[in-house]
Amino acid sequence: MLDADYIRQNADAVKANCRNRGASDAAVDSVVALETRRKELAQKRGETAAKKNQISAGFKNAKTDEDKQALRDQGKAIDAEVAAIDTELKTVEANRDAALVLIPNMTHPDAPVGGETANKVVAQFGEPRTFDFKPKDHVDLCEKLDLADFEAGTKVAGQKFYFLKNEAALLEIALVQYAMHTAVRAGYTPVITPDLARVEVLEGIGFMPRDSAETRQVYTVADTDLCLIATAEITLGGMHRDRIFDEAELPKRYVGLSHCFRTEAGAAGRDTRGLYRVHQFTKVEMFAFCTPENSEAIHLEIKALEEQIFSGLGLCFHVIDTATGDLGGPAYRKYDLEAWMPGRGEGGAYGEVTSTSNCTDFQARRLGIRYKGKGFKGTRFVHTLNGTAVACTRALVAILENYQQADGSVIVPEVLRPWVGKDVIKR
RNA sequence: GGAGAGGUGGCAGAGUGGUUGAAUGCGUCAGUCUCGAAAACUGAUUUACCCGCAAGGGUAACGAGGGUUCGAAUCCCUCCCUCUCCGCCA
Repeated sequence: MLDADYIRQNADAVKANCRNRGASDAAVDSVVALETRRKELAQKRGETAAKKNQISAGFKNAKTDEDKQALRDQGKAIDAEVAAIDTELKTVEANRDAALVLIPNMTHPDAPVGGETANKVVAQFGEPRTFDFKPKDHVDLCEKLDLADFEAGTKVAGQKFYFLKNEAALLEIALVQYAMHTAVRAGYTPVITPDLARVEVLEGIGFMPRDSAETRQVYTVADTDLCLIATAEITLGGMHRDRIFDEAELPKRYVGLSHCFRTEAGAAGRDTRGLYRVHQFTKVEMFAFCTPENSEAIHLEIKALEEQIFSGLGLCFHVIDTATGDLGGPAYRKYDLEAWMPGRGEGGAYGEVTSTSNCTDFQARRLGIRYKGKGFKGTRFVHTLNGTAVACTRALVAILENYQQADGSVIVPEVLRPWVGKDVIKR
């Protein structure tokens, strides 16, 4: 979330930003009003408590029972005042916070303004492969090569679940190994995170697990305050909740492996076939905590690593500088890698395979992640960044469709062969 | 899951109703000394919020939330977590 006092002082800029992002700016006025009121109440609360403390201190010098009783009465009288202030303060703070979470992060001045159509291609790697035969889509390939069982997935867990089989199962493990090792070589600390997290952690990262069941993007676990995570960004960011770093410890870079679970509410009918949009997948995620001065450089570093990983897989992809309307709440700037998928749409299309966001202090504020440094008093919020190293199912779609051969076989990308144990998948 | 113990500042560890936001030790930082370092000595060293340009002042926080009291780290209740032993398991 943004700082309430920042919103109070920059209401017009915040509203303009909301509009650019296609979000309602209605919450801005509420925050301004509630934050103003909160400050008044906080002041009154302090003054009243100080009076009360004076009365209590008087007990040391009170000699007679009458003196003591008088102090007792005065103290009791003030209690009512304090209670009234506290009640209103609680309500005001709760309402302010409820409004606050509706306001998205501010936006990098260079991010293209507009909706999805304003997304800007900023780099192209490789060229879409041309085929001298009609390429199959990955669902066909999976079926012919016995690489996935969607029916069994449906039988066991429902629609949009799947079993990976044979080389596809090995390919997933290979992708995890390859992505993990690449990030580790770049100085990222490898971790395996929980696949569940508390509601507060989800909210700190910017998810809304308390939304209605119809719009909620995450699965909640009945009778607990836990959710299945939609990305390791949640657990990696939550890992240092309420922590105060020393500036010298930063940046902290992690690469985490987890399963990801998404309800895909509202996505019914889109990409229903195959592995492209599923309820569960395995993902290797990069995450960094750093000082504000460093976040732009680390954002580019993560983007470069993603480019390295997908270039290494021999895939054709381009890089998108995501437009304001498509950023989501927490991102200040976001780059997506979209890989060429020959079986997508009519005659192939680019499909998102990774995404990296600079969330500035938007997540850190809610999660209480700060740092101390020599150049300033007190603490500052860190900046957090995240980026996909590899999302296995999407990568699998791109690999299968791009590496297919006229005879129906699929060549294994060279970097993955050590873990798959063969060069070609054929039956 | 059962039984017991416990949760205090960066760490260790006092404190069981009234200048205790918190002794003491360690650590860290600055200074003195030194050619330099070590040692020693001196000082500083939680966070959030409110008022203030600042200096400064005020309020809150001793796992979390509630209660008792004029006053709670200290008493009562609920919850959470950690440790030890037992059970169970991968």
